[in-house]
Amino acid sequence: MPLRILLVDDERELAGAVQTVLQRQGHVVDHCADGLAGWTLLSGELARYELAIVDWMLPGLSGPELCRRARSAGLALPLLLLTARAGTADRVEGLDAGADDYLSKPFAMEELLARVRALQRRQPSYREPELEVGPYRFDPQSGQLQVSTSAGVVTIPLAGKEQQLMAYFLAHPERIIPGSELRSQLWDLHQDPVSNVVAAQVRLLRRRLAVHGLACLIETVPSRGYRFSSMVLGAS
Amino acid sequence: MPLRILLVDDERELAGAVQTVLQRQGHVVDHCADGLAGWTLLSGELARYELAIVDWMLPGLSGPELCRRARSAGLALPLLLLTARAGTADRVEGLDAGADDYLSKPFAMEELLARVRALQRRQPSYREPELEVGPYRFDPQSGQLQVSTSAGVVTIPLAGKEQQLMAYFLAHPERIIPGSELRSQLWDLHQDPVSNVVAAQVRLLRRRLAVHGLACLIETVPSRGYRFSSMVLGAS
DNA sequence: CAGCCGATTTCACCTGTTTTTCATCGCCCC
DNA sequence: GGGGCGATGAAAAACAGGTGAAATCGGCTG
Repeated sequence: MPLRILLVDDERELAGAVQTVLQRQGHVVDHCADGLAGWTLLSGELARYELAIVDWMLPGLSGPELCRRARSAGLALPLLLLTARAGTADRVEGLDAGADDYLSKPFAMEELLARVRALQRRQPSYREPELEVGPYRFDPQSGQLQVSTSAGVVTIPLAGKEQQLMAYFLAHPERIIPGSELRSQLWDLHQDPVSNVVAAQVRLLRRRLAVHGLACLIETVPSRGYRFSSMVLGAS
Repeated sequence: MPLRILLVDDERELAGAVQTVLQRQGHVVDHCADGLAGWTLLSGELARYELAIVDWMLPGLSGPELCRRARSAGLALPLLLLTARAGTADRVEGLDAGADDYLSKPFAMEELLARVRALQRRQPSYREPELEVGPYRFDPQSGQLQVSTSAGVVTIPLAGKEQQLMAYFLAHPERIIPGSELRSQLWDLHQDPVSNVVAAQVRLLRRRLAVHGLACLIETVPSRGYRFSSMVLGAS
């Protein structure tokens, strides 16, 4: 449900507002003001973006040009163009460049959100993720984790970041996930590089589960990362 | 995977942060604050740098000037310019001087890392190294060494420096590698010249392999260096 | 608008691991 | 036997990651 979004727009104020609104929806948003920088981020392996919102007019590399590059590089993510122009010709040019949708400024934030939702649903790659592993089932809708134990089903409500973290673990069961990957997928880039948010959040999630009588689903593999294993099932 | 990097920047604080972050990624980083000193290091044979990160404004020799010199000296390594300026004209000047990429301050550390990775991949000389020699296969991704023995495949997780060392040996099998070469490629210059880090680390690597039942892959050729030979295969 | 509350991040401290240093040892050669 | 090298084990230093408490943030309520 939450998306990893790249926002490329050089209008400070608007960009800030958009970023805030999207973050409030639970998305993780990186922002940059320059077309070339945007291209680097989009094509780099730093984060796998699931949506890009790109202004038409940009320093470095124009919006449509950025879309074209993305498409010719084989990136399949949804692209949403923002623009001050309203003409049909522009719209056509934008869509030709590979954009999936087109929003003319000024726009209501609600409309942006609606289009983001629409794009998310429309994408062929889109699938409501099946977040069910062994006895664990996470419903992103309600943000609740359900676990079947011998004593019945336990339902645990999770906080925002806990949800994202849990979802990520459930999407990659049994895999050793480096902390750096969690950080790049679940937190935005303007992070103090020496902070231990990831460790802290993992601890909170562990504690949350522990409080409800579940032990140690998430193990630490020293200097390698974390692993979510559905095998280990402790019940109180 | 790990790079030998030269960082030329006179802003103490920023440079320190950048160096730390890069080192944490496993790179070997030398830092100097002066353009001329940077040029000496880059053109000298003390170390073969695989990437240089250069500030625009420097005492001694400006960033673009340093790039120009490097290019006209035939150095092919990727050059990344850092600058406080954001204008397109500057960008053009930087790229004209021979830089491969351009990052305006302030930047997120993660973005720097992304660009470093991008440059690393983009270089024509870049090849995902095939670290497989005889029965030994090292995967830099997971940092694990896999060895096929008569008793099956043994998987050995290696610590940071052990990985770098192993990778170096696997990249130069059968060759006699002088200790001094290992030191200059795998350790930065601010080393106590009378330390025996190399010998110590070689010993740790040997021991790690021994613990897992493998004997003496790395032989010492007295007063010449070390040789990794895939021939010798001991199994417990 | 103040104060509260839960969520999140930061901080200082702690722990176990990795890396470096140090002192010493053994080997080969003269 | 002594000098040059590299090996060795122990100890020290540096480091990554875990932890609880405290600070911060943002929304919500009275």
